[in-house]
Amino acid sequence: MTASAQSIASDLLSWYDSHARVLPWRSPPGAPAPDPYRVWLSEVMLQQTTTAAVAPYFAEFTRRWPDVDALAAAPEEEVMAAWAGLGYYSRARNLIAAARAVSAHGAFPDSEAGLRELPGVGAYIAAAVAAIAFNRRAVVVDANVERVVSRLFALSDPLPGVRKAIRVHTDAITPDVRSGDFAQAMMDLGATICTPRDPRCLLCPLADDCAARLQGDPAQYPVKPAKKAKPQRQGAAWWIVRDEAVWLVRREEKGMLGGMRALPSDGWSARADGDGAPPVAGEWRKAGVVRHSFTHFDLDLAVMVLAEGLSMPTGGGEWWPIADLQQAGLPTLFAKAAQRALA
DNA sequence: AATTCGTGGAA
DNA sequence: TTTCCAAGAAT
Repeated sequence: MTASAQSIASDLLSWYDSHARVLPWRSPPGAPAPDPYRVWLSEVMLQQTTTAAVAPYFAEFTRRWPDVDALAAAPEEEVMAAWAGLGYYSRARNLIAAARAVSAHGAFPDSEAGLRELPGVGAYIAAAVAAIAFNRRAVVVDANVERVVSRLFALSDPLPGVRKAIRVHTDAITPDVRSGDFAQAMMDLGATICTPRDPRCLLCPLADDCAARLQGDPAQYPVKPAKKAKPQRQGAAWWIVRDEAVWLVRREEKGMLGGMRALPSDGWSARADGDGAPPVAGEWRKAGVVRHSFTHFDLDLAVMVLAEGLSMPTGGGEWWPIADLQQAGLPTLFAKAAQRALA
Protein backbone atom coordinates (compact mmCIF):
# COMPACT_ATOMS: atom_id res chain seq x y z
CA MET A 1 0.00 0.00 0.00
CA THR A 2 1.35 3.43 -0.91
CA ALA A 3 1.84 6.15 1.68
CA SER A 4 -1.01 8.09 0.12
CA ALA A 5 -3.34 5.09 0.27
CA GLN A 6 -2.39 4.52 3.90
CA SER A 7 -3.20 8.08 4.84
CA ILE A 8 -6.59 7.85 3.13
CA ALA A 9 -7.49 4.74 5.14
CA SER A 10 -6.13 6.28 8.33
CA ASP A 11 -7.97 9.57 7.86
CA LEU A 12 -11.20 7.79 7.06
CA LEU A 13 -10.99 5.49 10.09
CA SER A 14 -10.27 8.43 12.39
CA TRP A 15 -13.32 10.19 11.02
CA TYR A 16 -15.39 7.03 11.48
CA ASP A 17 -14.33 6.74 15.12
CA SER A 18 -16.19 9.94 15.92
CA HIS A 19 -18.85 10.10 13.18
CA ALA A 20 -20.10 6.52 12.66
CA ARG A 21 -23.84 6.27 12.23
CA VAL A 22 -25.59 4.33 14.98
CA LEU A 23 -27.62 1.54 13.35
CA PRO A 24 -29.46 -1.44 14.87
CA TRP A 25 -27.39 -4.06 13.03
CA ARG A 26 -24.04 -2.46 13.69
CA SER A 27 -21.37 -2.54 16.41
CA PRO A 28 -19.65 0.73 17.39
CA PRO A 29 -16.21 1.42 15.85
CA GLY A 30 -13.57 -0.84 17.34
CA ALA A 31 -16.10 -3.02 19.17
CA PRO A 32 -16.23 -6.81 18.68
CA ALA A 33 -17.83 -7.87 15.41
CA PRO A 34 -21.61 -8.27 15.42
CA ASP A 35 -23.44 -11.59 14.96
CA PRO A 36 -22.98 -12.81 11.36
CA TYR A 37 -26.71 -13.60 11.19
CA ARG A 38 -27.62 -10.00 11.91
CA VAL A 39 -25.01 -8.67 9.50
CA TRP A 40 -26.19 -10.94 6.69
CA LEU A 41 -29.88 -10.24 7.35
CA SER A 42 -29.31 -6.48 7.37
CA GLU A 43 -27.26 -6.58 4.16
CA VAL A 44 -29.98 -8.49 2.33
CA MET A 45 -32.62 -6.05 3.52
CA LEU A 46 -30.46 -3.03 2.71
CA GLN A 47 -29.87 -3.75 -0.94
CA GLN A 48 -31.45 -0.89 -2.90
CA THR A 49 -33.33 0.02 0.27
CA THR A 50 -32.85 2.89 2.71
CA THR A 51 -31.79 2.38 6.33
CA ALA A 52 -35.01 4.07 7.47
CA ALA A 53 -37.15 1.60 5.52
CA VAL A 54 -35.16 -1.39 6.77
CA ALA A 55 -35.09 -0.55 10.49
CA PRO A 56 -38.63 -1.72 11.45
CA TYR A 57 -38.35 -4.86 9.33
CA PHE A 58 -34.98 -5.71 10.88
CA ALA A 59 -36.46 -5.27 14.36
CA GLU A 60 -39.44 -7.49 13.58
CA PHE A 61 -37.40 -10.22 11.89
CA THR A 62 -34.85 -10.44 14.69
CA ARG A 63 -37.64 -10.44 17.27
CA ARG A 64 -39.52 -13.29 15.58
CA TRP A 65 -36.45 -15.18 14.39
CA PRO A 66 -33.50 -14.36 16.70
CA ASP A 67 -31.01 -16.65 14.96
CA VAL A 68 -30.49 -18.41 11.65
CA ASP A 69 -31.88 -21.72 12.95
CA ALA A 70 -35.15 -20.06 13.90
CA LEU A 71 -35.42 -18.44 10.49
CA ALA A 72 -34.60 -21.75 8.79
CA ALA A 73 -37.42 -23.44 10.69
CA ALA A 74 -40.01 -20.77 9.88
CA PRO A 75 -42.82 -21.50 7.41
CA GLU A 76 -42.02 -19.89 4.09
CA GLU A 77 -45.45 -18.24 3.97
CA GLU A 78 -44.83 -16.40 7.22
CA VAL A 79 -41.46 -15.09 6.12
CA MET A 80 -42.84 -13.86 2.80
CA ALA A 81 -45.72 -12.13 4.60
CA ALA A 82 -43.28 -10.50 7.02
CA TRP A 83 -41.29 -9.19 4.05
CA ALA A 84 -44.38 -7.61 2.47
CA GLY A 85 -43.90 -3.93 1.74
CA LEU A 86 -40.11 -4.06 1.62
CA GLY A 87 -39.95 -4.91 -2.09
CA TYR A 88 -37.71 -7.10 -4.26
CA TYR A 89 -39.43 -10.23 -3.03
CA SER A 90 -36.93 -12.66 -4.52
CA ARG A 91 -34.73 -11.52 -1.64
CA ALA A 92 -37.14 -13.15 0.81
CA ARG A 93 -37.20 -16.44 -1.09
CA ASN A 94 -33.40 -16.49 -1.27
CA LEU A 95 -33.23 -15.50 2.40
CA ILE A 96 -35.13 -18.61 3.44
CA ALA A 97 -33.08 -20.88 1.19
CA ALA A 98 -29.83 -19.41 2.49
CA ALA A 99 -30.95 -19.70 6.13
CA ARG A 100 -31.76 -23.37 5.60
CA ALA A 101 -28.40 -24.01 3.96
CA VAL A 102 -26.53 -22.29 6.79
CA SER A 103 -28.57 -24.05 9.46
CA ALA A 104 -27.96 -27.44 7.85
CA HIS A 105 -24.26 -26.69 7.59
CA GLY A 106 -24.12 -25.61 11.23
CA ALA A 107 -22.69 -22.11 10.84
CA PHE A 108 -22.20 -19.23 8.43
CA PRO A 109 -19.28 -19.57 6.03
CA ASP A 110 -16.53 -17.27 7.31
CA SER A 111 -14.90 -16.62 3.94
CA GLU A 112 -15.92 -14.47 1.02
CA ALA A 113 -15.92 -17.46 -1.32
CA GLY A 114 -18.03 -19.54 1.03
CA LEU A 115 -20.56 -16.77 1.56
CA ARG A 116 -20.80 -16.21 -2.18
CA GLU A 117 -22.30 -19.69 -2.54
CA LEU A 118 -25.42 -18.74 -0.58
CA PRO A 119 -28.51 -17.82 -2.63
CA GLY A 120 -29.05 -14.08 -2.70
CA VAL A 121 -25.44 -13.36 -1.73
CA GLY A 122 -23.52 -11.63 -4.49
CA ALA A 123 -20.12 -10.00 -4.67
CA TYR A 124 -21.08 -7.08 -2.46
CA ILE A 125 -22.78 -8.96 0.39
CA ALA A 126 -20.11 -11.68 0.46
CA ALA A 127 -17.39 -9.05 0.84
CA ALA A 128 -19.38 -6.99 3.37
CA VAL A 129 -20.21 -9.94 5.64
CA ALA A 130 -16.65 -11.28 5.45
CA ALA A 131 -15.31 -7.88 6.45
CA ILE A 132 -17.90 -6.78 9.01
CA ALA A 133 -18.76 -10.07 10.72
CA PHE A 134 -15.46 -11.95 10.32
CA ASN A 135 -12.94 -9.13 10.13
CA ARG A 136 -11.55 -10.44 6.87
CA ARG A 137 -9.87 -8.10 4.46
CA ALA A 138 -12.30 -7.76 1.56
CA VAL A 139 -12.85 -5.21 -1.18
CA VAL A 140 -16.35 -3.95 -0.44
CA VAL A 141 -17.92 -1.99 -3.28
CA ASP A 142 -21.48 -0.71 -3.14
CA ALA A 143 -23.07 2.38 -4.70
CA ASN A 144 -21.65 4.58 -1.94
CA VAL A 145 -18.14 3.31 -2.54
CA GLU A 146 -18.57 3.74 -6.28
CA ARG A 147 -19.45 7.37 -5.73
CA VAL A 148 -16.68 8.09 -3.21
CA VAL A 149 -13.95 6.34 -5.19
CA SER A 150 -14.96 7.70 -8.58
CA ARG A 151 -14.68 11.19 -7.06
CA LEU A 152 -11.52 10.54 -5.09
CA PHE A 153 -9.70 9.52 -8.25
CA ALA A 154 -11.80 11.51 -10.76
CA LEU A 155 -12.71 8.42 -12.77
CA SER A 156 -14.47 9.91 -15.76
CA ASP A 157 -15.52 6.80 -17.70
CA PRO A 158 -19.26 6.14 -17.38
CA LEU A 159 -20.90 3.37 -15.39
CA PRO A 160 -21.01 0.47 -15.67
CA GLY A 161 -17.72 0.28 -17.57
CA VAL A 162 -15.81 2.17 -14.89
CA ARG A 163 -16.54 -0.48 -12.25
CA LYS A 164 -13.33 -2.41 -12.92
CA ALA A 165 -11.24 0.70 -12.26
CA ILE A 166 -13.28 1.48 -9.17
CA ARG A 167 -12.54 -1.98 -7.79
CA VAL A 168 -8.81 -1.60 -8.43
CA HIS A 169 -8.70 1.76 -6.66
CA THR A 170 -10.83 0.53 -3.76
CA ASP A 171 -8.51 -2.44 -3.34
CA ALA A 172 -5.55 -0.06 -3.25
CA ILE A 173 -6.92 1.98 -0.35
CA THR A 174 -8.43 -0.91 1.66
CA PRO A 175 -6.31 -1.53 4.79
CA ASP A 176 -5.34 -4.94 6.19
CA VAL A 177 -6.77 -4.09 9.60
CA ARG A 178 -10.22 -2.89 10.65
CA SER A 179 -11.57 -4.09 7.33
CA GLY A 180 -15.20 -3.98 8.47
CA ASP A 181 -14.88 -0.52 9.94
CA PHE A 182 -13.25 0.70 6.75
CA ALA A 183 -16.09 -0.61 4.60
CA GLN A 184 -18.73 0.89 6.84
CA ALA A 185 -16.80 4.16 7.01
CA MET A 186 -16.81 4.40 3.23
CA MET A 187 -20.56 3.81 3.18
CA ASP A 188 -21.17 6.35 5.94
CA LEU A 189 -19.07 8.90 4.12
CA GLY A 190 -21.09 8.30 0.95
CA ALA A 191 -24.38 8.47 2.80
CA THR A 192 -23.73 11.60 4.86
CA ILE A 193 -20.91 13.64 3.25
CA CYS A 194 -20.12 12.48 -0.27
CA THR A 195 -23.78 12.55 -1.29
CA PRO A 196 -25.07 12.25 -4.87
CA ARG A 197 -26.00 15.93 -5.07
CA ASP A 198 -24.23 18.80 -3.35
CA PRO A 199 -21.53 16.85 -1.52
CA ARG A 200 -20.45 18.49 1.73
CA CYS A 201 -16.76 18.68 0.90
CA LEU A 202 -16.04 21.16 3.71
CA LEU A 203 -16.79 18.37 6.19
CA CYS A 204 -15.02 15.61 4.29
CA PRO A 205 -11.98 13.95 5.91
CA LEU A 206 -10.67 13.06 2.45
CA ALA A 207 -11.14 16.47 0.84
CA ASP A 208 -7.39 17.10 0.53
CA ASP A 209 -6.95 13.82 -1.38
CA CYS A 210 -9.97 14.22 -3.67
CA ALA A 211 -9.16 14.73 -7.36
CA ALA A 212 -12.75 15.61 -8.23
CA ARG A 213 -12.83 18.35 -5.62
CA LEU A 214 -9.61 19.74 -7.00
CA GLN A 215 -11.25 19.85 -10.42
CA GLY A 216 -14.12 21.79 -8.89
CA ASP A 217 -17.26 19.74 -9.61
CA PRO A 218 -17.28 16.46 -7.66
CA ALA A 219 -21.03 15.95 -8.20
CA GLN A 220 -20.42 15.04 -11.84
CA TYR A 221 -18.96 11.71 -10.67
CA PRO A 222 -19.76 8.92 -11.19
CA VAL A 223 -20.85 9.49 -14.77
CA LYS A 224 -24.09 7.61 -15.40
CA PRO A 225 -25.77 6.54 -18.64
CA ALA A 226 -29.05 8.15 -19.65
CA LYS A 227 -32.17 6.47 -18.29
CA LYS A 228 -34.90 5.01 -20.44
CA ALA A 229 -38.46 6.27 -20.25
CA LYS A 230 -40.83 4.14 -18.18
CA PRO A 231 -43.80 2.67 -20.04
CA GLN A 232 -47.27 3.40 -18.65
CA ARG A 233 -49.30 0.21 -18.19
CA GLN A 234 -52.98 -0.40 -17.50
CA GLY A 235 -54.33 -3.27 -15.45
CA ALA A 236 -57.16 -4.37 -13.21
CA ALA A 237 -57.50 -6.20 -9.90
CA TRP A 238 -60.66 -7.85 -8.61
CA TRP A 239 -62.09 -7.51 -5.12
CA ILE A 240 -64.32 -10.53 -4.50
CA VAL A 241 -66.05 -10.70 -1.13
CA ARG A 242 -68.08 -13.39 0.59
CA ASP A 243 -68.96 -13.60 4.27
CA GLU A 244 -66.62 -10.80 5.35
CA ALA A 245 -63.72 -12.46 3.51
CA VAL A 246 -61.90 -11.52 0.31
CA TRP A 247 -60.55 -13.90 -2.32
CA LEU A 248 -56.73 -13.88 -2.41
CA VAL A 249 -54.46 -15.76 -4.78
CA ARG A 250 -50.75 -16.50 -4.65
CA ARG A 251 -48.65 -15.16 -7.48
CA GLU A 252 -46.25 -17.34 -9.42
CA GLU A 253 -42.82 -17.82 -7.87
CA LYS A 254 -41.07 -16.09 -10.74
CA GLY A 255 -41.65 -12.59 -11.99
CA MET A 256 -43.22 -9.51 -10.46
CA LEU A 257 -44.19 -9.84 -6.78
CA GLY A 258 -43.36 -13.52 -7.11
CA GLY A 259 -44.68 -15.83 -4.41
CA MET A 260 -46.71 -13.10 -2.72
CA ARG A 261 -50.40 -13.10 -1.85
CA ALA A 262 -52.39 -10.81 -4.12
CA LEU A 263 -55.77 -9.85 -5.46
CA PRO A 264 -56.66 -11.65 -8.72
CA SER A 265 -55.33 -9.53 -11.61
CA ASP A 266 -55.86 -9.42 -15.36
CA GLY A 267 -52.31 -10.25 -16.44
CA TRP A 268 -50.74 -6.79 -16.53
CA SER A 269 -46.95 -6.78 -16.67
CA ALA A 270 -43.99 -4.57 -17.50
CA ARG A 271 -44.40 -5.52 -21.15
CA ALA A 272 -48.17 -5.45 -21.65
CA ASP A 273 -51.47 -4.14 -20.34
CA GLY A 274 -53.92 -6.49 -18.68
CA ASP A 275 -56.70 -8.07 -20.73
CA GLY A 276 -59.48 -6.72 -18.53
CA ALA A 277 -61.19 -10.11 -18.28
CA PRO A 278 -62.79 -10.66 -14.86
CA PRO A 279 -62.18 -14.00 -13.10
CA VAL A 280 -65.88 -14.54 -12.38
CA ALA A 281 -69.04 -13.35 -14.08
CA GLY A 282 -70.97 -10.58 -12.44
CA GLU A 283 -71.80 -6.91 -12.49
CA TRP A 284 -68.52 -5.16 -11.72
CA ARG A 285 -68.08 -1.60 -10.57
CA LYS A 286 -64.85 0.37 -10.70
CA ALA A 287 -64.09 1.44 -7.12
CA GLY A 288 -61.15 3.56 -8.24
CA VAL A 289 -57.70 3.52 -9.78
CA VAL A 290 -54.43 2.99 -7.95
CA ARG A 291 -51.39 4.65 -9.48
CA HIS A 292 -48.22 2.75 -8.67
CA SER A 293 -44.68 3.20 -9.88
CA PHE A 294 -42.33 0.24 -10.23
CA THR A 295 -38.66 0.47 -11.10
CA HIS A 296 -39.17 -0.05 -14.82
CA PHE A 297 -42.81 0.84 -15.49
CA ASP A 298 -45.77 2.77 -14.11
CA LEU A 299 -49.11 1.09 -13.55
CA ASP A 300 -52.67 2.37 -13.37
CA LEU A 301 -54.54 -0.42 -11.62
CA ALA A 302 -58.34 -0.32 -11.83
CA VAL A 303 -59.84 -1.75 -8.66
CA MET A 304 -63.00 -3.64 -9.56
CA VAL A 305 -65.61 -4.66 -7.00
CA LEU A 306 -68.59 -6.92 -7.46
CA ALA A 307 -71.88 -5.05 -7.31
CA GLU A 308 -73.88 -8.23 -7.68
CA GLY A 309 -73.40 -11.67 -9.15
CA LEU A 310 -72.19 -15.14 -8.45
CA SER A 311 -68.83 -14.89 -6.75
CA MET A 312 -67.30 -18.33 -6.74
CA PRO A 313 -63.79 -18.10 -8.20
CA THR A 314 -62.13 -21.13 -9.72
CA GLY A 315 -58.49 -22.09 -9.37
CA GLY A 316 -56.21 -21.76 -6.36
CA GLY A 317 -56.87 -19.17 -3.74
CA GLU A 318 -58.24 -18.62 -0.28
CA TRP A 319 -60.96 -16.63 1.46
CA TRP A 320 -59.15 -14.23 3.75
CA PRO A 321 -61.05 -12.48 6.57
CA ILE A 322 -61.09 -8.79 5.74
CA ALA A 323 -60.58 -7.94 9.41
CA ASP A 324 -57.21 -9.78 9.28
CA LEU A 325 -56.07 -8.37 5.95
CA GLN A 326 -53.00 -6.79 7.52
CA GLN A 327 -51.64 -10.25 8.25
CA ALA A 328 -52.03 -11.45 4.67
CA GLY A 329 -48.79 -9.76 3.75
CA LEU A 330 -49.96 -8.03 0.58
CA PRO A 331 -47.32 -6.17 -1.43
CA THR A 332 -47.86 -2.43 -1.38
CA LEU A 333 -49.64 -2.30 -4.75
CA PHE A 334 -52.37 -4.66 -3.53
CA ALA A 335 -52.49 -3.13 -0.07
CA LYS A 336 -53.32 0.16 -1.80
CA ALA A 337 -55.90 -1.59 -3.99
CA ALA A 338 -57.55 -3.13 -0.93
CA GLN A 339 -57.64 0.25 0.76
CA ARG A 340 -59.36 1.68 -2.30
CA ALA A 341 -61.91 -1.14 -2.41
CA LEU A 342 -62.78 -0.61 1.24
CA ALA A 343 -63.00 3.17 1.03
C1' DA B 1 -23.92 -7.10 -20.91
C1' DA B 2 -28.35 -5.55 -20.39
C1' DT B 3 -32.80 -6.51 -17.99
C1' DT B 4 -35.62 -7.50 -14.45
C1' DC B 5 -36.69 -7.37 -10.22
C1' DG B 6 -40.37 -2.62 -5.17
C1' DT B 7 -40.84 0.99 -2.43
C1' DG B 8 -40.86 5.47 -0.23
C1' DG B 9 -38.46 9.69 0.81
C1' DA B 10 -35.95 13.75 -0.67
C1' DA B 11 -35.01 17.55 -3.65
C1' DT C 1 -45.17 17.33 -10.14
C1' DT C 2 -41.28 14.68 -11.67
C1' DT C 3 -36.93 12.72 -11.02
C1' DC C 4 -33.63 10.44 -8.56
C1' DC C 5 -32.05 6.78 -6.02
C1' DA C 6 -30.99 3.69 -1.54
C1' DA C 7 -25.42 -1.39 1.98
C1' DG C 8 -27.48 -5.35 -5.52
C1' DA C 9 -28.48 -10.14 -7.26
C1' DA C 10 -29.97 -13.23 -10.75
C1' DT C 11 -30.30 -14.29 -15.36
